[in-house]
Amino acid sequence: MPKPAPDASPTEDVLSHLKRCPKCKYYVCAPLRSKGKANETNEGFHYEKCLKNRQPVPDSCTHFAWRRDLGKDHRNGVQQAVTPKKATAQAEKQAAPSTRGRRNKSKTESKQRVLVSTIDEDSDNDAVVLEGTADRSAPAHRRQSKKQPQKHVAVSPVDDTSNEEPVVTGRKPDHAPRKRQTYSTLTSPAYVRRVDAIDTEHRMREEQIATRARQALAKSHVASVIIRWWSKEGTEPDVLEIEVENPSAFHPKDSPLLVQEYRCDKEKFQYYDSKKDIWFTGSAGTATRDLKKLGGEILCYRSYDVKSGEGMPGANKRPASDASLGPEMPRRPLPPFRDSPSRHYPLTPDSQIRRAAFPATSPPGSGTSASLEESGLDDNTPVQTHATPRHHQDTFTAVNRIEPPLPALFAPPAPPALPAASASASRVPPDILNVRRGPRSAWPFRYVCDMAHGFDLMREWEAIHPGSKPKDSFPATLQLEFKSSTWNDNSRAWFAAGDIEGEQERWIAHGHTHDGEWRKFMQVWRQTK
DNA sequence: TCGGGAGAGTGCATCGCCTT
DNA sequence: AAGGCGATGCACTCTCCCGA
Repeated sequence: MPKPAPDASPTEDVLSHLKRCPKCKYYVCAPLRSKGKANETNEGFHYEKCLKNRQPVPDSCTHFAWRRDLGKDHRNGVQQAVTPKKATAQAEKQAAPSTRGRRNKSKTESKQRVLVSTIDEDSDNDAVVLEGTADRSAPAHRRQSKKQPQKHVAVSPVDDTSNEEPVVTGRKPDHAPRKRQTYSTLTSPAYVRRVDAIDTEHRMREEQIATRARQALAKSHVASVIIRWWSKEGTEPDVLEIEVENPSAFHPKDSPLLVQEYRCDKEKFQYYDSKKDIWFTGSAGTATRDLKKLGGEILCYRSYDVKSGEGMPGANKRPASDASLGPEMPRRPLPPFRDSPSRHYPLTPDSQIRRAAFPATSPPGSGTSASLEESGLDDNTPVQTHATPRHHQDTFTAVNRIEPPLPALFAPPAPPALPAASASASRVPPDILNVRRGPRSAWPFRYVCDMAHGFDLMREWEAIHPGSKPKDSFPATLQLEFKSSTWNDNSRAWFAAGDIEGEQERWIAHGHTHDGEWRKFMQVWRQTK
């Protein structure tokens, strides 16, 4: 058995029991039995293909070789391997002959039933399959299993030189005809964990590729934008035409010309939102704007100390001073944990959202969150006072919040490896462990902003632990005991608020103030039982 | 061999008691 | 009175047994 290369990936590691490909030094599949479709004289003989044979991918390996050394397959001559399932059943019968079936059998056992290699002689398809474990207890898998084929880790050898059997890797339904399984191997829990890890690694790699592709696509759209900038009081604006590489996430500090002329990377400025007829104050740290949503309008900017000028829109408005924001609206530093889009947790159909007495705030204009110059709203209307990372992020990475994302879509960019649960606990930022607790218990926390922090930590944790549930991520991230009913009450309220764009951010913006207490949030958003 | 029935596991929602 | 939390019920899925 060839040993994997020193730099072998986990995928190669798990394939290390296979023979090396003489052509590309990767691995060849387990011997497949020819049904003699292309040449009847080959029926019963075995052949092998390189696992990198993924035609029509250009760099795939075309290695194909007959395994004459294995001789012709006389059906009864091939070792009839005991399948893992059968072996498990036999072991159970031996261990507990009085029990019938799997009455008290744990699901962990069924997880260990991993079909390593299957040759399907009853259908037209031969398949070499490394079937990852399917945790049938997980609802996501349950729902998925009937709608789409189970995702497989490996390897669909297709050979264009022989035109032998086509290959499929789809999972057979439970009641499909029994397959004769050969080359099968009883698998250990360590093997199962390895296959799980490979599956996760594969999925994350695919997601990274997709993310890079989306980013490259977004960056490839260079747009020409006209900007009017009032740099001196009472004068005409400078009119500039600049090239914007990523119109989905435009910020003046990204333009060298604007930086040179107006120092917008260091100094505050203001920009005009034509829809709201409001001048927003911006800086290098404020959010980008999606020029696509602005419909190609001429952008109006002004230096921070300029309040009027020729042709300036909304010139009758007076800017609000920072002092007017007051202590109730702290500009606290932005926590880094909410970089990823929020997960949407749909409620059950009969769940009725108890709406707030006041209307929910509209999302900040064009992805901005700078301070308002003048809201023009009544006193009951909350004011968006600080930027959230959700709005800071490049818009090409934003996701429609109504669309339920896949659990692993928001994994960190390049996780070095799958961290163990204990290791994850050590990753918990200490600040979440030291937040003000609620008046009656450790969780929920006292303030909405801390609760939001916790929810996002859990989401991050679940992203790198696919298939995990709140009962797993809750103690892992918050280091608190998970109480299902408490979690249910509070999380439902939080996610119900998430259905209203900007509502969560509005509560978070209250910070550690009286208005930002979770108790008050729950009074508004507690879901009816 | 196939399909229905039943047991078991899991998650979610709700009720109601207990604590603060 | 408000809120936390245990107990319970329900829905769903999977697996196995057993009879046709």
